[in-house]
Amino acid sequence: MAITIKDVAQKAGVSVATVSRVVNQKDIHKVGQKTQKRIEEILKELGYYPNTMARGLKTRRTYNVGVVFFWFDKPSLSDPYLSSVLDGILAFYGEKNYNILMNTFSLKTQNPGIYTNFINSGLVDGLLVIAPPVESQFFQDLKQGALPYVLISHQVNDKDVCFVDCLNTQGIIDTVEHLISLGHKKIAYISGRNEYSKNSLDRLHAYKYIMKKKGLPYREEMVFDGDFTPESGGKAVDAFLKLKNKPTAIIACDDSMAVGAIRELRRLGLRVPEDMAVCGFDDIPSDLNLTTVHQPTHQMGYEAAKMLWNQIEKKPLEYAHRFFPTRLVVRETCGFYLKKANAKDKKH
Amino acid sequence: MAITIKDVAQKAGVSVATVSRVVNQKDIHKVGQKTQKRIEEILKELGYYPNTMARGLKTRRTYNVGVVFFWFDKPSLSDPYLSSVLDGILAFYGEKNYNILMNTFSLKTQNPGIYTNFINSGLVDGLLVIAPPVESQFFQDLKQGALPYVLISHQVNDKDVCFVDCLNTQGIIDTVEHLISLGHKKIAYISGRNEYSKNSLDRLHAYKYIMKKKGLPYREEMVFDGDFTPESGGKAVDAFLKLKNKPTAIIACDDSMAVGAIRELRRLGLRVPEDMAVCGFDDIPSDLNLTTVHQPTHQMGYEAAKMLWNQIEKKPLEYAHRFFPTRLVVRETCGFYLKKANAKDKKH
DNA sequence: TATCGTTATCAAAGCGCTTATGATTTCTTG
DNA sequence: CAAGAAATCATAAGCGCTTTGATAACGATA
Repeated sequence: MAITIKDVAQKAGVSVATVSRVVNQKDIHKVGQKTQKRIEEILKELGYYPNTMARGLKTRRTYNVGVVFFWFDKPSLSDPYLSSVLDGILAFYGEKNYNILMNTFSLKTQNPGIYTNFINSGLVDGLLVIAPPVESQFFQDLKQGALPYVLISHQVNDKDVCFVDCLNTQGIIDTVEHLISLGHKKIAYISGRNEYSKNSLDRLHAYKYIMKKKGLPYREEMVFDGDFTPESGGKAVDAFLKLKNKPTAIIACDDSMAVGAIRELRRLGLRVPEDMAVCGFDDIPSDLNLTTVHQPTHQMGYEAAKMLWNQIEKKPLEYAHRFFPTRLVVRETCGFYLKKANAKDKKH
Repeated sequence: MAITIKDVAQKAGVSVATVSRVVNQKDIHKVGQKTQKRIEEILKELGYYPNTMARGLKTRRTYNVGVVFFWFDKPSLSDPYLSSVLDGILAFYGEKNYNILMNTFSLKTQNPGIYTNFINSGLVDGLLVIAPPVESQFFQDLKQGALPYVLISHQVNDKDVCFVDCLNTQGIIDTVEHLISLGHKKIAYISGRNEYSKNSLDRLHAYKYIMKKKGLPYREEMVFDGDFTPESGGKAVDAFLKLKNKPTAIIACDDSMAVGAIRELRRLGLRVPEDMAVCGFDDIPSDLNLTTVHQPTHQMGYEAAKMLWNQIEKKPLEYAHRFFPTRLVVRETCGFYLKKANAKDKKH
């Protein structure tokens, strides 16, 4: 059996109350100097560690935060986006000596009991949620419950609900403008799961908006509905290449689909960017030198964690919503450096 | 305040004992049919969820398992190896409705109090450990404590300590033999952090062993000590290219260094595999078409989780150690398909 | 010496839950 | 119908901890 506070008290010849005070350094002025010293020594000697369960039961604080990932299929941490966000979360709570409790749920095999239990069981002090904005028992329970939480990459029309997100719209606008500056006019778009992902929808709207604004009419057949998988990126390419009026550039709603598109193009013997420019979104690590939009995922995780922590510790909240800027990262698949090199050649 | 078992008992007009029985379906024969029905209804109506802390305090079971990552620097889940192992762990405990408690520690900033507390606080029922086999307070506490644990990718000379690992030796042997079959004789090797990583050391030994066995003498300058970063892979290339007797093929102890090597080679205007064959180890996702050794990381995580679970639930252990086979994945950077194509050309 | 404030310490309640034990009722059976 | 067996339920202890209110010791003051 593990050492309890009682054992320490007995050995020190004091009451458990006194031991508790020196362990937690709370009301410590109520403990005499010598007693304190003595207890501290015995603490080390016996190797005492407070029982989290007992303490949690009494204080209603666990120093655990839950991180829940929802996705269509069981989420995989091999997804660079998720793992980067998680890294940010870990970085923050590492500093604060909190524990991270992870859970992944699939929207397909909804078993509300499980995650609702997670909310209500008193296991965690708060929740970080990465999930598409679908209707579900989970979000209802979250809203009704007293547990603090912060949504990640998930905007919500509610002043009281905390979330962090990035400026999707700006990212797409930058990309389109960049492609236009390289001379492209026929720019196709591969969309994500619009029915589930607000991010995806925002990006699509941004694409339509900026195309129109730039005088490049939006054409139905220039948009392909993908599902965030490389395979769907490949299918998009097949569809685009069948068109009479083929695009000269493709923007994908995320990097996975961009990667899939490039693979398919190469498989068909086409060169990227010479025959087709391709841009992505997310800036996941890859060796394809993808031109893409960077999101500060690590920072988003970190800041979300911080917002949650502020709630848990009842610090004043500076803001309930936080938007992070995106940044267009120009690499090779858009053709920028190709064009530059050509220009140089002509000079000579 | 949340609904407690007392509230339910009161509403149902029974004692808390009876409610507890139907909640846990334990000693359920001691509860009458109608009473059971009634309580179940009230349970739903009130939305009762047992308090994990109270239950844990009483039963000494938390249905949490801890996953601790130790590394030189703070571990990052963006590391495909770690995230894949973690995926396997999540997959297993998802089925069992356990929670995963994550913690990452740096060997640099050792603060034993933190993780020792993690072992002793009663927060978790067991521990999955991914850490280099260095001497530390952590492992001592682990051995002395009563908490079940399983090591991942970390062999130990102790019948009683559970671990999973892969057959590193075979992986390297396969790679070297493959390169030899492609006509290579001068095969260089980029090593990992041998002082910390048993895996790295095993692989190095395997390299020396098979080179000698195949009649290709081991030469000191053909081994470069890297540190698992792409940068060190690049440095290795620089060193190898300075040699009078340059290698024609490079094996890296892990994929990160292999990737770094390839980048450096290309930066220097050399072609892979035409001018230099490169092979890696781990099979992380990449678009470089790396020839590498696949480890069943997901499965390793899954099986480690299972072994721990068996211990926690006091099921009979089938085995304390588990080794997983590796598999050489031949792609393009070794030059196999190049050679094949050449052979075809000659036929015509 | 009686009184009072200060300081150091303790006793005990109670957080929500499980479970051993005992009590009460109902059912069997000779 | 009496008595033992079985079914059903309640009582209460206690897991390890925090925290309030009480107590004791000790000078200092009047």
